[in-house]
Amino acid sequence: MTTIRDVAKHAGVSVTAASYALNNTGTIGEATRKRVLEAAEELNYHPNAFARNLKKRKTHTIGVFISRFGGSFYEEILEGIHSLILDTDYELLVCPESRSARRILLHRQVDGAIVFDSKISDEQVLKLASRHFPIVVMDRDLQSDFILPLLLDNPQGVREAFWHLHQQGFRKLSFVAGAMDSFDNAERMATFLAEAERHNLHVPVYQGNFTEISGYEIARAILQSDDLPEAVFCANDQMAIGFLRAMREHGLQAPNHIAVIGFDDIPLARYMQPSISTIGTPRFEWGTTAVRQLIDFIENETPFQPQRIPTRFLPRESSILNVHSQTSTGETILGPASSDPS
Amino acid sequence: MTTIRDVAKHAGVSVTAASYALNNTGTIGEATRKRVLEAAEELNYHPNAFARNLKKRKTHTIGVFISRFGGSFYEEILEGIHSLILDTDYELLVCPESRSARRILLHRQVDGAIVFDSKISDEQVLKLASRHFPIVVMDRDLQSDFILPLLLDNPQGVREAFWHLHQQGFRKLSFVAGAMDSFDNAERMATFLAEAERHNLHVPVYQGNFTEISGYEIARAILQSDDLPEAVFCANDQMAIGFLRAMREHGLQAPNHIAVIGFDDIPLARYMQPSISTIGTPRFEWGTTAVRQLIDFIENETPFQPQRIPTRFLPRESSILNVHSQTSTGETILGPASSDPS
DNA sequence: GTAGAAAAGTGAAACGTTTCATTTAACTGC
DNA sequence: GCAGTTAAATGAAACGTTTCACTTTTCTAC
Repeated sequence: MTTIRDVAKHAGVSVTAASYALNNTGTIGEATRKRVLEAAEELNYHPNAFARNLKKRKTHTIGVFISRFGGSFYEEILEGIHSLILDTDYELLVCPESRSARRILLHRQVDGAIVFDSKISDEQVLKLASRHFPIVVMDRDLQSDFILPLLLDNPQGVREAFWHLHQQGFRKLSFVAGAMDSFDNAERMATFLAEAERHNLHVPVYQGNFTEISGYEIARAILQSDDLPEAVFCANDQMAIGFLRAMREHGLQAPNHIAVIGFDDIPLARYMQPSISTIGTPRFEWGTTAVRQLIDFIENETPFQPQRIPTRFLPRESSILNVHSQTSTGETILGPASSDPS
Repeated sequence: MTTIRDVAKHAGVSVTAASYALNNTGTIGEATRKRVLEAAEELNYHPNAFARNLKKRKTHTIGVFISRFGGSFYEEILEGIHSLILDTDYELLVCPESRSARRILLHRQVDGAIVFDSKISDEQVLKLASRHFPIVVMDRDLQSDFILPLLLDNPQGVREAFWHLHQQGFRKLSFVAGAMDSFDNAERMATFLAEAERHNLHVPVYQGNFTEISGYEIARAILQSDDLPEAVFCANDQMAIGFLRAMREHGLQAPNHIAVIGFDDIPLARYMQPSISTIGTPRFEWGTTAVRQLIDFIENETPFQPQRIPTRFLPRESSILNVHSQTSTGETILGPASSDPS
């Protein structure tokens, strides 16, 4: 590995001069600057990032911490994050759950973090965040000047969905819940149950974990009984897909036998047969917003602006009665889009 | 930030002793070791990764370089990579295309790399690879002791698909190509055209770029003419989806009007209506294989074992004539699975 | 020509570790 | 109680940068 020392020697100049020339800092003559750059080129020199970061105490890197790559969910968020990063001179580092996540976070190998991994504890995040290490959290609500919670507006979408069901006359409702430690699941469930409560409806809750298979198994259990719900709300699309699969295997169809609604609007949702009613989230923009605010904070100490990411109910075939001739991607709007019609 | 110096002082011991204690190296008494660890705990000490890496010249990190997150394609590969990394004490760093990719690669911020990003040039890879920096490439074929090409066995799947079409009597075929700089596209196209050649068929090629929209637009162009092909082979699923969308808009159906085959078996393919015939690849295992060999090389200098990742044709509704009553996920096998029946 | 200011260039310290070469302390067996 | 060994602990150098404080050179205006 060739070092800056080699470059300096080759250009017949001091190490300092070489450093200034390479970084365009300090004060250096045009002639020598050229000479140094040529030497660097010739020797195929690339600065050692560790030495540099060690000295500068800045990495110019944003770290994104997610739990896993699968599930079609993070994909668009990551794309949004990536697209905005491309416009900056920051680097991006994505780290799935593991020892490494902890390490990288703790070691401050990044200048700021975006956290979307429930395996990282609240205490961890709170302890880490500081003026010099701002953190955006997308899956929890924490109070701190150095932490920006960017959360989905779950209540909005859930209320629209509830209203959609209620307006069509569905009264026997069930809720299929996702992972218990999930903020989003909690909020979706709380909202749905609260709405039901307001209409004096009792809603049984089935505990799943956001996976397709958990939705499938819950459905199997439910379908055993002869007292079927009229509609189920699943806390995410994966479970809705599993639920529908079980229904199909039992010879039942949505929405005729049971109406089904999911959450997230993953790509599959609109292509399934029947297409799945769900709640859409602007994930791409979610990602860009996170990066924008984070970099703004790092560069200019612009205070964080907490905001909710809007959600929107998308009625599709799986929950619309007597409308079987739609296109599979149709977005027919039945009710008003406002949140709380009562 | 608390440094090892603070820890040493707090434990009343030399810096060296602290380092030995923390790393479980050197020779250190059990009592002092305990004392140091307690001090570290108490001061909430975390070693500075840059200083450490600078000294050790090892990062214990594997870098994965992909072009982007979207497209459902990398997802499973990344999951495979991640799952295996979890079993090791290596860290994982995923880097989408950008300046950063180049930088991180050049700066050797990782101990080994997995490259799946055509924006990184062959020369770059060749120049970088060395005994101390092995590289797995998944999207090109390069010869070097320090480079492991792990490529799809495109010919296998394409031949099966061609045979499937031919056996059903399709003779007017078209090929929708992906990005020109793609190894996989080149190989898929070459194989398909060679097979056609052997049967004295001329196959028009339409140049796309792997995106859904390019498939859509090519289809629109083709559908203008009144001389439609009987079947089209798209170099990936995204383009097949676009192609089918255009067909639907023209009131045409696959396979009745035009049979359509894709490549990759992305999750959507089986759920589309009609389900899309495609060529499946074990992406998860592809990822694990890459990591396994890479770490094996790094740790034990185990020579790379080049191998082809098998592919398999999956006949579905979009290319099977007169079989309309299948389940949308059915995997009916029509022909023998062997590659070259002639 | 010269004083003073500006520009160009340099030496050395510092960043926080690890590790080599040494020293010091603690055991052995006799 | 001592020579010889082994175990425990240490000081200092090194990793490759950046940057502060300083020196040397070049320019400017009179």
